[in-house]
Amino acid sequence: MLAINRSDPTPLYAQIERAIRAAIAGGRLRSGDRLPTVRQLAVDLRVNANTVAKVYAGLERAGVLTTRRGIGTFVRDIPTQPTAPATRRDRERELRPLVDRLLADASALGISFPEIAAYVKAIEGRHAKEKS
Amino acid sequence: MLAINRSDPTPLYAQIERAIRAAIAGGRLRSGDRLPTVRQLAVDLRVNANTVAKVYAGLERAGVLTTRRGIGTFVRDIPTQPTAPATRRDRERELRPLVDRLLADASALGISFPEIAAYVKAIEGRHAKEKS
Amino acid sequence: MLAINRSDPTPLYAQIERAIRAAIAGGRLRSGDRLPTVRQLAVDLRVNANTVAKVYAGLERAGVLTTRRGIGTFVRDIPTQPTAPATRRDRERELRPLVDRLLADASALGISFPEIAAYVKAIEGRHAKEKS
Amino acid sequence: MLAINRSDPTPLYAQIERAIRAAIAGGRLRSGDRLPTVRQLAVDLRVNANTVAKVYAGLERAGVLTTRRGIGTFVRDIPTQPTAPATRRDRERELRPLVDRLLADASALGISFPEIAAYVKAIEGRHAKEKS
DNA sequence: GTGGTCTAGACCACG
DNA sequence: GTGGTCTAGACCACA
Repeated sequence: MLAINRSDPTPLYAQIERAIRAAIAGGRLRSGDRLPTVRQLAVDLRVNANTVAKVYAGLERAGVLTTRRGIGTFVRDIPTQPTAPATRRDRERELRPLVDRLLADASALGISFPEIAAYVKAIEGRHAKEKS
Repeated sequence: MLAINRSDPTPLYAQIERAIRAAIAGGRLRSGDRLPTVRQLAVDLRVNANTVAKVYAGLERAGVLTTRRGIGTFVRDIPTQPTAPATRRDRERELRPLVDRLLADASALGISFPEIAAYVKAIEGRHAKEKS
Repeated sequence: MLAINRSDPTPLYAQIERAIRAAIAGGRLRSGDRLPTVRQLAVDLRVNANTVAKVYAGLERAGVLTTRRGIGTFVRDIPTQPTAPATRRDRERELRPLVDRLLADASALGISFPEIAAYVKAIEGRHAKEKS
Repeated sequence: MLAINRSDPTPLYAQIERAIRAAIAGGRLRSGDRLPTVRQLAVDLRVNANTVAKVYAGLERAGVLTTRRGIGTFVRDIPTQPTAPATRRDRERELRPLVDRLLADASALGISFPEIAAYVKAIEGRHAKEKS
């Protein structure tokens, strides 16, 4: 389910953390859901257990997960809203590397920018309709 | 012009590389354009010159840039597009997970979709303008 | 085991890279073999560890080596042979200028042909022996 | 005639010097032959004239060339014998990188070691016959 | 203990 | 003044 990419120079622990946050944000993990054990996830991802444990500990400190000893690790009941940066400028600063990654990866696949823009607009259309 | 984010766990060199690739894909850097000198970009980004040099060297090996000794570093004439899927449908199938990842990561940061769409459109404006 | 020559104007990293490629081609390093650690080879060659790391990284990108994080660096299972000319004749045509260059350069250093032949035979002996 | 390779990390001046020495050793340049002017060779090789001048100066200092002002640069009448290192060990140290280069380059072309050894032996055979 | 990243700073090759 | 190489040494991620 969670996927990591060993040829991405981003540290494994950061990839795993980002994947868990994204799964929660995307609704694939919901409040109260139980996460795999540290050892199980380590086996699944072919990663050292210490690495997974570090991620869980970090996310617990951040208030995203909660550990009930002897039972398991769970998504927090009231998943704290991600603290979106206040100013537009700050949000753009966070957003930029994510978009850069999209553009760089798409370009590596030979997909041109206009095609990306068109695709995003198509989604936007759907988005607007759903709201109405 | 290029921007990096020091609180992003992605290595600096990878962020810079990605930013340059994205700038080319997004039309902000075009074939034949000269890049900032190694030392100048290092100053701009408040990064060590070796880090920039590593990025330029890597992008040259990847065929994205070309460096003329004693002169400078330039965007290559034909930014190679190795494995472009043939049909529009195929390309869209490749593109989809990349956009999904962007949306998931942005959402995990608390950034909403309309803001992303707006950002992409801003790039598109620049792209179209510079083409003229 | 590997040797470099500090009075050769060829950059150290290029000499080391060449020596590793030659050791693989000559059968002194075989698929799956572990290379010395970055730091160990650096000590052996009296070279900075960064220089060795640069070589290993370059050879990994070239598909010659593979590194397992936290474990070590290994000769790749299938040393890719990208553009092997099909016929023996064609290969000999490609080989000829390389050998000519060797003979010319050696001669410029005052080293005679029989000595080169003897050296190649010495390698051949090792090659055959290790195959068993 | 002289060829340099811009993707070889060996400095241009060293490549040019080696090429001239090899041409003399191989008999393509003989005692008293006139070399191209600095500017001509610079144009031919698409290299800065300073670089060629540096090479000529170095070879003159080494006693390989001699410059007659206003006339040109010539291969010295009695081309000093290259000072072959005295001991077998030292000669092997000089020889090794040259053979490494052959093995590495041949391997990059997909040519295996036994084929190289066979080719060298074939030359050796011819060599011996000529002597007899 | 393994490889990877980054820095500061020196020196070289080239134009 | 441009990029390239090398060093010394710190700190990080991973097993």
